[in-house]
Amino acid sequence: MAGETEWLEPDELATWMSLAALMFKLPGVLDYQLQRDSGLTHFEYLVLAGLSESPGRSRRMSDLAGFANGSLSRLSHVVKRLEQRGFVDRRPAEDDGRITVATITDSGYEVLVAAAPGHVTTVREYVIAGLTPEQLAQLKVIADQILSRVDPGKPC
Amino acid sequence: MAGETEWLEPDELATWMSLAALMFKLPGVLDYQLQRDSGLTHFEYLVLAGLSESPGRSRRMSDLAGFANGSLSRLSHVVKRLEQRGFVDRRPAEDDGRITVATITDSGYEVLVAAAPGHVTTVREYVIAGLTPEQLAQLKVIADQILSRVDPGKPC
DNA sequence: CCGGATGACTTGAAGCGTCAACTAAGTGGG
DNA sequence: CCCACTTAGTTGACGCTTCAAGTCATCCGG
Repeated sequence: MAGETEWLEPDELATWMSLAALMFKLPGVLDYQLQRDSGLTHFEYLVLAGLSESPGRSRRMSDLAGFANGSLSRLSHVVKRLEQRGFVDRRPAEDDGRITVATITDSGYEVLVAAAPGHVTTVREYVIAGLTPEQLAQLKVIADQILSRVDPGKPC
Repeated sequence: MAGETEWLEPDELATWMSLAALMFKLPGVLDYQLQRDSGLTHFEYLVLAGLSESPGRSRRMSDLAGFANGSLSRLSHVVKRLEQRGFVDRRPAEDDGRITVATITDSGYEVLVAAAPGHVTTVREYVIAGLTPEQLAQLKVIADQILSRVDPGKPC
């Protein structure tokens, strides 16, 4: 961090403040709604959703972790809890014993299906509904551009 | 949640996925940099920054909590830790004993001043630098619009 | 075909955030 | 004045995430 620091211009700062506030508040309202109505965290929801849309309703752990934007360790803990609740099964892959394959159970699928409408409605209400189609397109481009710097590994 | 659910259109979904990924990743890289280089979390940084820019380098707790986008309870825990580290003082307000006023100490100020350049550089590198001035303006509008729905209490 | 390196997780401990309960200080109607 | 109510903040327990360490399987060079 040597050299001159380029401080943020007022408009840059304002944008950053707004984005930062958004980043702190949005997860909260999403988690709150899901937790209250379905007993799931947003991360758990993503995990179940990721499984449900995969072939065989199954997916290997690292893959799921990437999908849900979490660490492998975090996923491991979460999947263990989901397994204890009967929403997910876990077993080693046949061809490579290092790999663990998680599968959503019928009861997990039911929970997901019950949770989805409320979650989607919440996302629509808070995020989508307030934006014009043009802004929606702008937002995708912007988010992807920032993402590509934050996490160059995963192309969009 | 009765009635028909309006599912997300593909482009709506795509935007939401990008935004969601951003919301999960950005806090991580910010926290990581601050933690590594300065031993502060982003929330702690915001708390110190909020104090440093206030008159008398002081601010009451609820006010600070709003500024840093966190609950009062969270702030209370964090300020206790910062106090133990000698970065902040705490004492009841003279005119109203219910109110607690937090003040940043000299050593807290030093830590903040040392942390700021790295943090600002990180924000610039990940968020600002990848966007055109036009996108920057768009992003502020978009973030504020979403924010006003998420948290109607706090106007921007 | 053996042994070290790498890959894919899993685990346990430590720290942080949330929730609910609690304390203490002001306020206000009777 | 008082007692109930509200406001401001603190606290403790609990759950979740992270980090570092550990396990077990597979790969690969000799």
